[in-house]
Amino acid sequence: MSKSTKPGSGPEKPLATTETSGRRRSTANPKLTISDIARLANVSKKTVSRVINHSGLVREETRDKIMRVVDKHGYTPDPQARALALRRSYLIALISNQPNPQYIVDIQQGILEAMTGTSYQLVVRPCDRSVPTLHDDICEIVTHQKFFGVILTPSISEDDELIGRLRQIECPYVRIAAVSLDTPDNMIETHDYVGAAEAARHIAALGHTRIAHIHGPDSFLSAAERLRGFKVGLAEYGLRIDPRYLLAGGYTFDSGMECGAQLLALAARPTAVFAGNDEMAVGVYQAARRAGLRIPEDLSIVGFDDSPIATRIWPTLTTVRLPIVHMGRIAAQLLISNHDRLAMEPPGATSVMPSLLVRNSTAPLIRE
Amino acid sequence: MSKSTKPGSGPEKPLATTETSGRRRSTANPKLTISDIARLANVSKKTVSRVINHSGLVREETRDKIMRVVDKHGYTPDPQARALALRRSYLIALISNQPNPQYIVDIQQGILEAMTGTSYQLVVRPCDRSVPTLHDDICEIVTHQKFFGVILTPSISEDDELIGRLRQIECPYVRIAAVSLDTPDNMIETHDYVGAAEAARHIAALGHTRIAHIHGPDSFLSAAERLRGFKVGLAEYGLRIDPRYLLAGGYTFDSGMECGAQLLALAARPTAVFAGNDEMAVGVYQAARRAGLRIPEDLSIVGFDDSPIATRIWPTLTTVRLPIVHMGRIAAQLLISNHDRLAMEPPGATSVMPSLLVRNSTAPLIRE
DNA sequence: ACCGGTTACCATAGCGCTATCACACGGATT
DNA sequence: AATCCGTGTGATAGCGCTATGGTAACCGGT
Repeated sequence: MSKSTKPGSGPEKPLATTETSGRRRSTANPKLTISDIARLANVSKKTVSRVINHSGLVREETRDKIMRVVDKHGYTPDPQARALALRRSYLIALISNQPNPQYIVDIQQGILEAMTGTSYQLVVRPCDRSVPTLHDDICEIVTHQKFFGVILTPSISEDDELIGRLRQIECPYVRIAAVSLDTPDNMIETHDYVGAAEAARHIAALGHTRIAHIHGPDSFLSAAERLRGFKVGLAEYGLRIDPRYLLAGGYTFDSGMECGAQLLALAARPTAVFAGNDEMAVGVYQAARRAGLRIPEDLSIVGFDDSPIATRIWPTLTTVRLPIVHMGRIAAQLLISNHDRLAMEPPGATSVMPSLLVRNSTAPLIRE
Repeated sequence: MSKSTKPGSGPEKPLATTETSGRRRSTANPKLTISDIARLANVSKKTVSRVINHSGLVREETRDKIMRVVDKHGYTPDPQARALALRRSYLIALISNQPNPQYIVDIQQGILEAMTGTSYQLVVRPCDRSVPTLHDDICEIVTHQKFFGVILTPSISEDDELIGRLRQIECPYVRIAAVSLDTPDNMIETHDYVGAAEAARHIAALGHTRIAHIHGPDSFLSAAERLRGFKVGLAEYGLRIDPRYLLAGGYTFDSGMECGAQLLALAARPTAVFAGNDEMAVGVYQAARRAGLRIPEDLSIVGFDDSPIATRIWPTLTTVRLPIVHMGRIAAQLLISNHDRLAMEPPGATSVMPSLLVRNSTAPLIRE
């Protein structure tokens, strides 16, 4: 082990490192504390505390006097000291098992947008639902780090057992999911079925009748919701999915490719495919290419997510977009405003709507 | 101890919310503090502190006795209390202006892997270099949140002025960049030029001579490094880039498409293009399609990054991969071990090598 | 005058940890 | 012996904030 290099002098010379060798930050601009502000404003610390926490019970005159001192010195309370006293940190955790990198980046961006100007910080905690101790691990870290709250994305957001545990430890949370599973205060509802229905109408309106759907895995509620919406949309045109045209994928490129190949090998192959997400849709592109079919002339394809690839690939993919950045923003607003009503305006709505983006992968059915 | 929940009678009834309405976490498993451990082990708090911080100066016998109590109750020190006393939090910030979502997700994953089992938390801080107050903002948050350290990715990692400021406020940092710009302890070097040289050799070995390169923006050091490496690789085959074949892109799909179109419109069009990243490479795909050229028969293309799209698109893209997850992991190890030598093994190496992945977008030159 | 009831504020005790300093103790040096 | 170490340990004072409980000042109503 790397022993301390210079010979000891003071009492208590650490053998290893930490005890006294802790680097000390040079306090260039000597950070003011609440006591300094109190002294400068001729009031007690508690009164300053009341003012910066908007607790009321302070005369306007006193408040103004304190605020002037606070603003003058640009004072902001120390997050750690506050966390210690409140037994609650200003960290918001994003707990997520989303496989889509763009989703992650967008949701983080949205959360951060809502946080700008606050002293909240965003901590990321990806997770793996196959870990048996996951619930315990999450609860452990939430209580130990005293997270202010957590934001959950699909599919971990759909885990009611985990939610039960979070309630038990009184951890505020916001879940993002395709349907409402909770009180509005705890939910962002994405209404995936609306987007899927829109996709169905678009395909049906183009004249297709042999329409296939590759849905996602059961572990994602969105898979079932997109299927449901798709059926609803088709029904409006008096159509339904032939059971042979309904396949289960895994939200992955490979599964899309396999299901696509399977569909295109059918004697009466479908002329349009709605894939549960863009990854699978692009898999179908690949299957179509191998089968020598042109998109959209021979096969129309619709995806879901509006991943970056949707506009990179040719033909560009008709798909459904969710306002993910916005979802992140309102999730954070919900979390913060719900607990700390004076600190932030609550978001207007807790449900968002997907929208269909028609591009070049869909075309009217050509009667043969 | 916590006052029992008797009905509000105390003086000081809050007008608004916060003062007394703060939800109190039910201490299901009454968290032990260092004092409890000290009492149970019949030693002072300080001695317990010494043991859990590996500060030495404790007899082995005493240490074992304390560790037995600690393990028995699963005690872990409170992060906020420790942060307050140490004037340093256990938060590591990822400061990044990377446009590639996969990069972000991977680097986060790597950092988190290194952090598992520690009490460090990862805080994300995307940034925008066009914000004029960026340096001040970063310094402000680093000092105010007392970040343990920061990890910087390209291109913000290449900002020497920012680094100077970080040194000034004594904020530990690790930079990830294409070339060494700092001491090894502060750098992860990605040697982009090695990957680019490899790409050049691959293209040259296929017999191409009319070889183009679309490089990235000057604000990314990787752009210059990839160009440099590419030239070096070509030189080994006695080749060089015709100035007309050297274009400046912006690391975006659109810029790749435009530069691609420009190249393919030349009388003597290039037969191979090395794009500075995959996004631009896919843009060149688009340009080739519009020009009616087949890949790889008429045009070979090589990218850089190995983005998800590289394997989704057809033909799959020959590209250069960087071990981004691994980079994140060693960045975190470097940061933690450098400051806290007993807590983590330092990473073996602080430089990583890119590798060429030959796929289907490159083929031997067909003599016409 | 008195009086409970409110409002505005203060003094101070924590929150859970680390750092400072003191002290006791054995062994080596005067 | 007397003195000096260096080593192991404990009491205690912070770190910067919030919460508790109290005390003045002020209120209208007797």
